[in-house]
Amino acid sequence: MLATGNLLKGLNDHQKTAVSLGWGPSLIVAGAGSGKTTVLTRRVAYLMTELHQSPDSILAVTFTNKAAEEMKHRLQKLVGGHARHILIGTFHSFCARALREEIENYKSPEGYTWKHNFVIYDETDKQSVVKNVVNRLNLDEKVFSPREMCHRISSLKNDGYMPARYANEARNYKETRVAEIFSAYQSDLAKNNALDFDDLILTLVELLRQNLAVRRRFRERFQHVLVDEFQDTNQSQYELIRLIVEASDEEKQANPASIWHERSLLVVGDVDQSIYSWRKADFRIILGFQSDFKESKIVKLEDNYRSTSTILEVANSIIQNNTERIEKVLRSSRGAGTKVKCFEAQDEIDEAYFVQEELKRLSARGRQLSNCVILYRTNAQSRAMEEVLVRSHQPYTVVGGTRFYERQEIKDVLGYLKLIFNGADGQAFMRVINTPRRGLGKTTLERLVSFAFDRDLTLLDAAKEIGAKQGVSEKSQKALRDFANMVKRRQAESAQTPISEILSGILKETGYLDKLKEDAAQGLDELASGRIENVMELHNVAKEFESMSDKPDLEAFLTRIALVSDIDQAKMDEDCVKLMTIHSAKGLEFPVVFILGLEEGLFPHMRSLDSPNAMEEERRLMYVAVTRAADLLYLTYARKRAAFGWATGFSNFTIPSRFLKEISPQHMTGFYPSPETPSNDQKEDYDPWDESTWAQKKKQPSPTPSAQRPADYARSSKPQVKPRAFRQQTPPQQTSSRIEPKPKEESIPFEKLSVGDKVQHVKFGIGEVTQIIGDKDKELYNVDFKTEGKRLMDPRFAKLVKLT
DNA sequence: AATGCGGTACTTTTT
DNA sequence: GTACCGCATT
Repeated sequence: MLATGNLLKGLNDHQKTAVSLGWGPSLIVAGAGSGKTTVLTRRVAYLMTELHQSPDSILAVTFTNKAAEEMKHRLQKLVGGHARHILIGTFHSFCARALREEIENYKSPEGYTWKHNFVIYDETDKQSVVKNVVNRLNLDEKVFSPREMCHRISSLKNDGYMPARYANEARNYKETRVAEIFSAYQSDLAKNNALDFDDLILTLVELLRQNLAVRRRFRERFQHVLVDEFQDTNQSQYELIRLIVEASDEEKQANPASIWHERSLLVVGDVDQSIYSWRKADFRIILGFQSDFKESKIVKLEDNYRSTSTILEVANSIIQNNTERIEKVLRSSRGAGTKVKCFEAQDEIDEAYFVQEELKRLSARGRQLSNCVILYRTNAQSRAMEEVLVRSHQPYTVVGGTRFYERQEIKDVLGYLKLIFNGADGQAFMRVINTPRRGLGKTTLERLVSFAFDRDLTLLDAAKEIGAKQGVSEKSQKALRDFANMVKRRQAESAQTPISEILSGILKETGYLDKLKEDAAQGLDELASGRIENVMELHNVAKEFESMSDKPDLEAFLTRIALVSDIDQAKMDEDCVKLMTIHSAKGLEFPVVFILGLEEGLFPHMRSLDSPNAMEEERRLMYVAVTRAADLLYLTYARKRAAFGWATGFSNFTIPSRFLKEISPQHMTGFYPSPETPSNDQKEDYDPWDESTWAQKKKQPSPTPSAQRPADYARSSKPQVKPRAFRQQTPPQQTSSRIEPKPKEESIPFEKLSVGDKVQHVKFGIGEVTQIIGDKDKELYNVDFKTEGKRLMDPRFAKLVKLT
């Protein structure tokens, strides 16, 4: 273990103060890159070594699994094996863990109870339950779409509402129905012995509220609570923290003076990095912290050790455009470094080729590719990038995205495990009862469901008891009974069988693997061989879990899988470039950062365009993205983007993101849109291949690109004017295309519109212009159509007729 | 009961 | 444009 000297070594005065705080509540306002994680980890070590607190009295909560891993890792280095006893995790994993032990002490106001072997329902499970409920209540799925209902229920829960409470507050027809759906949904979850993500937090909150004994136990155990990314806390999470940390009334009366004796709360956050308001995170919580905890101390960390001053100034110039923020200075401790490189691509493939070429160059210059990250706003954007990386044999890791555990075959196999773990899980039952086929059809299953519902049985028990009386054929009865018996048998032996063995047992006995092999052999399903690999991979994951975990049972395994989306951490360390959304990158740092898709409607996202608050959140997201970079920052956008045109027939031409225009030109190099000059003028002399043209307006002949874009890659069948794209093999001859006249369609004059104008569209009918995006000749109109909702229209292509 | 076709809805962001 | 869902067909 380290001595104090070492714990405070290399820290600045503010950081030292933060690490060596005494008892009581404290708030650390930590700007991006200010050494927040260092402070947090050293603080934990300080608590142990200097303040002599036991490691298991410490609870550290982070927002993402990655942040938790990082913290564990660093603490391991600081305090060695003792780190194992410190509870570090996300809110959700902490709550899941706690509920495994305590949930049987809980009874909801509605009278629902859960058992310790509850399962955690994901988005799909949730929606399917909601859908069932909506149908059962004879409500129209169109009016009460499962998607929207899930969202509403989630919002309510994050605000701390349970069905009974909401029922009292529902005012109009719709709210009343939502309350009914909410209530039935919650009842179904209880019947299935299942909780959703939001319940994990809320149930523990309610439990701590209603059960003083349990609350006392928690308070005695967790004397030191640390919360990272506090600006992203929502009401129910904050409530949870308060319940653990604040004295109960009885304690206040008993000994008011010693409430904070050998007890501490440390919250760390940065309002400028609040990017989860859609999950009901509320940065006003961090702003109100000092008034909620009157005795709290505050430490500000304003020295940035991560980024070059250029990158910092870029970040600052962007975030300055937000009105809802507290002025804060971030002092740079590094030199100016390199200017930010900006690139205009023809389309998303071109954009990807540019990135790939830069990676190659950086790698040739000795940059570790593991030090590079490619960030984007939406997961869908990874696809183009991946295609190009695969083609150039460039190893990469996608973090998050289409998750391994969401694949059909994985969900199937996990369905068996879940059913074995929790026989009440109706979702799991329905998923696996006929996979692989057992000759059971829709009618049989419908009868089974209603039989189970009437007799208040689990589907599994109903499968054993259902008979001819319910109109089920002899053959179906046998299939159901056999299935139920198999599950029961495996349940009985599950406690003393390793997960990997249960898994291979299922794969064999059910014939699931044989079915896949058969499909693969017959070539019926070209995905089948991949599926086999995935199933095998899951087996490996189970094996690994058995050797790593100190409690390798089904419970721990399934909990982990429900809460940790990344398949393994190991891939993070390999020397390959990483791809992730900006949200996932939060809290991480990389020497080299690429930010893709800086286009209006993509980033900032379309759905933020008509709300100032949402727009400010997008800007904070951009701020987070930029401040991930330590040395080099690349910003790219594409002139057109295929993914943009899915919903409509209109053109995919894009407008550069407003965030690019918020950056002072002096910090940028390459081609970028500037607020002053119309963007078209800048293009002609730009050659992305020549480094010297990173500076604007400098004419150079272009060398042959090394990126060999495969000939078969041509994607657009539409013969557009082909401007010299990054990925093209074509050397200088075609250079001129950049300055060729614009495509004809672009020059068709169109009628200028303003906000409030009524317009007519061939396909969508009458609508009203609610917003104008962009300027000069590059305008987009956000049009609200009565029937179709809001759409982003490009007047150059969409035929909009102004109505008077 | 299983398959295949056609229609619809879909893309924020994560635990 | 595609992926999924529901329906109708065999």
